[in-house]
Amino acid sequence: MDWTTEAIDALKALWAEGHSTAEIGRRMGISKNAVVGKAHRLSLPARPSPIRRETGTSPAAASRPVQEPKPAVIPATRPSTPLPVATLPPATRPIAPPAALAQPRPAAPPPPRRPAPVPSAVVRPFQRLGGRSCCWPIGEPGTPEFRFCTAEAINGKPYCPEHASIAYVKARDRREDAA
DNA sequence: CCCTGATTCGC
DNA sequence: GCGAATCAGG
Repeated sequence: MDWTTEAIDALKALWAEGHSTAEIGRRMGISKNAVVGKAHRLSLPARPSPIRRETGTSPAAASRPVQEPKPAVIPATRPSTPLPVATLPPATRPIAPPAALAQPRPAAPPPPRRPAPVPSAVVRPFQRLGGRSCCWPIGEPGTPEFRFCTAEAINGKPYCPEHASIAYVKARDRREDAA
């Protein structure tokens, strides 16, 4: 693989859009290993990995015959349904809260309904049909002010047009690889 | 067995 | 630096 700046740019773009490594590989005509390898080298933001491969946990593991045995099971650190990174300021260029944010419907802290002893989570369940609201987080999670954009999401996208425009960085127009 | 992504390690 | 091999989880 010839990692030109173009290629790297494309990789970053696709990565930011939340494609799977295999998909990116397919799209770029390279293997997923190449993709993940390069992404790793570029220190691209890792997306939720299915595995928890800790390396060098135990000091006694100085010698690594093949790979680490299977020590203990650490308490899952990564929520299967990634919460919205509400800290991202839609100011400059929040690369994109991609599919990670798109998937879950992270329960909007309900309006000033009533101070019921509700665990402050999952109050408004899913309301997909007919009103897919924008997933763009507003405010600090955990605060009463936290909510999601109420605009209607683009069909097929988790964000309203406004937020989609800042959520998705237009990938460079790569026509050379147009199959 | 399919998928996923991460790390390792020979090159 | 590269990426196949391998690992590991769903």
